[in-house]
Amino acid sequence: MTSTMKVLSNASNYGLRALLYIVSRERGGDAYISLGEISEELDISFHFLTKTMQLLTQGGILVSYRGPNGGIALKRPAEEIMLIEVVKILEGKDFFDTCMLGLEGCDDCNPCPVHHLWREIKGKVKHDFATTSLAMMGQRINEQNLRLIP
Amino acid sequence: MTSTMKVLSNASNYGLRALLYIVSRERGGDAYISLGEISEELDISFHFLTKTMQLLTQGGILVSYRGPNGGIALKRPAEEIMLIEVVKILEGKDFFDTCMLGLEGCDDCNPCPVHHLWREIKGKVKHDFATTSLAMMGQRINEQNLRLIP
DNA sequence: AATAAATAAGACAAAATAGTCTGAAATCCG
DNA sequence: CGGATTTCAGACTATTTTGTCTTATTTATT
Repeated sequence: MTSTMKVLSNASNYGLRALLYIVSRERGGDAYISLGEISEELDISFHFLTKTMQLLTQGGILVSYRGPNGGIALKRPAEEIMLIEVVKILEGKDFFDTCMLGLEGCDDCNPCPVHHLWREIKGKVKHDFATTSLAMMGQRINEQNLRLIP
Repeated sequence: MTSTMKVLSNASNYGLRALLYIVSRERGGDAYISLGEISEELDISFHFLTKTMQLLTQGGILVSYRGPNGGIALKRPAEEIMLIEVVKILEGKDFFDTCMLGLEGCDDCNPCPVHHLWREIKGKVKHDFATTSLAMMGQRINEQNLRLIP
C-alpha cells in the first residue's frame, strides 16, 4: 500500500546502477574500479553491493581482482552486454515470463484474464532490454549528463 | 535471484483476483458474496484476503454487509470501475509513476538513465489499466473461460 | 616478511511482507 | 432472547528481503 511498482529488487537496482556507473566512467583504460568507490559514489551499502556484484562476477558480466588497485571490471566489451542479460542474472532467468496474477503456468495456451495485456507489456520490456547495451547506456549517460543517484 | 517481475504484491494480487472472481460470477443480482466463498474458490488464505478486501471497501470499490447471507459486493457498476483504480488503492496512488532505478524525483525534467524506456512502458500499462473496466474483464473471463487459480 | 588494500564468504540483525489466529461487532433467524 | 453467520480489527508469528559486521583470502608494495 506504500506504492512502488517495484519491478526490480533493491539488490538488482544497485547492481544495475553500479554497472551504469562503470560504463559511464569508462576512461578507455581497463583499470579496475573498486567497490568502495562505487558504493560511495552511488551511496549504496558497501557490503550489500559487494554481494550483488559477486552475482554479476559469477554470471560472467564482471571480472574481479583482489589487492591494492584491484576491483571489478567488465569481462566483455560494453557493446556486447545487453541489459536483459544483467537483469536475468540479478532477478532470475524467467524474469520476463511471469504472470501478473502469479498464476502457475500462465501462457498463451492457458492464459490468465490479464495475460493479453501483460504479454504485450512484457514483450516491449524484453525487446527494449534485449536491444540496449551497456555501451549505449554509458554513452547516453555521458552525453546527457544523467544521474545515477537520488 | 529467484525471479518474479513481481509488479504486484501478494495482497494486491489476491484483491485483484477476488474482484475478477466477483465480476465473472455476476448473476445479474446484487447479492453479497462471502469472503469464505472467494477464499475457498481462489485458494487464498481467508484472513489475509479479508484484510485486502477491507482496503477495497474503504477505498470505495466494495460495500460489505455482515451477518448471514452477508458478504461483499461492488459499490458501483462494474462498467465504471477501471483496473487502474483498483491497483492504485491496493498498491498506492503513485504506483504508475515510479522510477525503475528507484531514484527520488526521477521525471522528464530530471530523468534517470532508463527513464525514456521506462516511461513508455509505464505509459502503456497505465493506459491499458485506465481503459479496462471490471465489466470488460468479467465478460472476457466468461466468454473465454479464463482461470483465476493456479 | 610485513603491511595494507582489495574482493569473497558467510553469520548475523533489522525491516518489510506474508500469513495465522482470536475476539469483537453486526445481522439474521428461530 | 439466543445462536449462527458474517465482516471488522488487531495482535501475533513466519518468511523473505535488506542491510551490517566479522573473518578469510588474494595481491601489491615496501
